[in-house]
Amino acid sequence: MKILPLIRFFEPLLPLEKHEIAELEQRLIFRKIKRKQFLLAEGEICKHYYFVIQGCFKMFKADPSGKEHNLLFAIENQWISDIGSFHTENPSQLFIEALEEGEVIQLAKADLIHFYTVFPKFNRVFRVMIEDQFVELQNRLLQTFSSTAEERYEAFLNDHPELIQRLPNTQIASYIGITPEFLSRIRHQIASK
Amino acid sequence: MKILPLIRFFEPLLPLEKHEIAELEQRLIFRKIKRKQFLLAEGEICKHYYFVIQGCFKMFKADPSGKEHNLLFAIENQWISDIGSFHTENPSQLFIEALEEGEVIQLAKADLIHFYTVFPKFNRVFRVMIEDQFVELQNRLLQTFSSTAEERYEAFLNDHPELIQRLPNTQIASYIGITPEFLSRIRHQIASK
DNA sequence: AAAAAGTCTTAAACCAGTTTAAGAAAATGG
DNA sequence: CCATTTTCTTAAACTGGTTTAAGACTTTTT
Repeated sequence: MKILPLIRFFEPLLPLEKHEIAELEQRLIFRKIKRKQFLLAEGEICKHYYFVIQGCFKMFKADPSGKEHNLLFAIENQWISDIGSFHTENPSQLFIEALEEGEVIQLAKADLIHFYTVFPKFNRVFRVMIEDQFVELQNRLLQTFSSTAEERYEAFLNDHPELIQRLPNTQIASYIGITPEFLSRIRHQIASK
Repeated sequence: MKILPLIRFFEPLLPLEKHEIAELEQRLIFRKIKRKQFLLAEGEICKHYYFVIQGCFKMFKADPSGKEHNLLFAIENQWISDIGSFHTENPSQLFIEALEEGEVIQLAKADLIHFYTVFPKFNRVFRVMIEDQFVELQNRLLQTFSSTAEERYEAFLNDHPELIQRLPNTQIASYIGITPEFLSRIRHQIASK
């Protein structure tokens, strides 16, 4: 019953009955993912939501000069997807890549729509997920306008303590919008206080 | 029948029948708004979506030092609201202020939920609105990470031609995340090419 | 176990954007 | 229509963050 973590994720918002769980189990797909494997690449239409059973993933954009800019990390019991591409069915500008070996549950759009109609409560769960990510994005944009890199780094440490042992600093630097060299300087400054 | 612009807005996604229009008309509230009047202030819970009939509005955050950072503009036939605060019912960190004299239609949360249940198609319209704004926010964040101020200014001119005659440059500078002085220098540089 | 790839740090030179200040022009309010 | 507020610009000094380069260390791959 590998679906258990997902049932537990839904539980607080949406307790599921046995036949609903059976239906979920039937339609979802499990995938083992290797380090550096991509779940989505630029130019593709994002056709799935991914729920992380095990592992750590990043979603990023590669700019014309090849630099990567991280938008989102996802670890166990979190969802990751290019929501824009998924819903509009336009080609994505983003990549989703595994930073560690892991396992995900894949939910295709047709199945999500099926669940929307059969279990209307699903609508709410996914709307709340979009709203939460929306608020997070908005706060990050405001933060990049109004805070220094040091403040953004300390906010990251505060907001994502579970990620700091797990991610290399290069990935954190890319997430807060600075170079790894400058992050190194910031860490030195903080340490010598 | 002052509600006409709103009917026209819904038309392509959601053609409404007479009794539905009558119901809308009954529940919506019209408000005349003066220049510099606030529709939302920091600390308040955002209780409405606003549809602009006439005028120009900005949503911004005031940082601790008092500087303003613009997140969104809305003109005729566009919606404006702090989506995060509206849905979570947490106090907003944002202000919504009129840049010109104007008029809006106010839609309260209770009425939105009423419309969701009575006309289920409303769900989709508002979900698409959130998704569109989500994508726009994501692109802006990526742009601030990967582009220069000059590129961001030129993207703004390109993406919002209807706003450039209407907004003072100070407001545009705040939207793209730079000082008015630096925008002035950029404009000089562009002109002398 | 060796080779290869990725990570972290330091430091100097550099640059994009800010700050401060100040004056002229334009728009708004009473 | 006069007074006030807002807007726009220029310019010099400054600063937060980048770039380039290089060396030591760690992790991953074979």
